[in-house]
Amino acid sequence: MPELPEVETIVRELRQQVMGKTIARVSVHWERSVQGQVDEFKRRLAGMAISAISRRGKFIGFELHDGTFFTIHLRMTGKLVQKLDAAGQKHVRVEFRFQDGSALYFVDARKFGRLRLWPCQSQSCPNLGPEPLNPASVLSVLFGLSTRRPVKTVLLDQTVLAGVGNIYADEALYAAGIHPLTPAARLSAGQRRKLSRSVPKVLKQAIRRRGTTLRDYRTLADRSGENQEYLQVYGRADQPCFTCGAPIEKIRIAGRSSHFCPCCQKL
DNA sequence: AACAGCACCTGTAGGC
DNA sequence: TGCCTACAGGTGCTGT
Repeated sequence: MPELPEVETIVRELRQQVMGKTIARVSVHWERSVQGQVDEFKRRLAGMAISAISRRGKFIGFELHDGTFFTIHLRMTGKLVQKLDAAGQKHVRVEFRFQDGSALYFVDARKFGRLRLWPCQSQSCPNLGPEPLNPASVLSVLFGLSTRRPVKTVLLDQTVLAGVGNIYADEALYAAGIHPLTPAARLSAGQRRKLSRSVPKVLKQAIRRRGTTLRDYRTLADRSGENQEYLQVYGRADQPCFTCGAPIEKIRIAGRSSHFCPCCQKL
């Protein structure tokens, strides 16, 4: 479900809502949602105040007062909510109770999401590429690419850039006029420059609109995003391209649905 | 190295 | 209503 803009939106709300609160107790209702030892996870968090909340790629990071650091990755259907409705009730996997009586629930229908304790923040989330919000850093990554893998697959590779997912990969490629199957090594210098600008642009616009809600995604405040109103290609198979009117095509690349305009994004 | 395929899970939508 | 299939915003593993 959530890609970088959705996670960033959630992190901003978490900072307002749970920063500084002290975790009284953690209950784990689905053990596999926690990677590693569940008992240790619960023990290390209990009694600790949350001192910082961060984002790295699609990971949400929580730093506790004693330096303990843990992350939440929402994967496809993970959500953080402060109140449980009937649907939420059914899928609560982990429950944080705070000393002030409030709560934070990790709700996850498909059970793909993961919570994980790390030795410290600097040793967390290894193998992630740079953040894709700055054109200069994206440009240096793109100029370093010599693989023949399709550029769409490369954008989804979290070790290349951290946080780009299926929606924004398609949107950024459309904005740059690049066919998703183009081998990364064959991108021209001009294409690399265009893509280095479109990736951050598409992500930042989506952050401003609090993310894209297609089905499940809701912010912590249980609002939907607004970016779905502005998608150019994702989810628009067979509909006319807003630029040239040609029907948007949908193909499968590395197992993921991929949308593009056959006229504006030639191979 | 790179890729396909599948595993992990559940819910929903569409065809019949 | 029910049954079946396909599909879903992510990642990680295995085998070729």
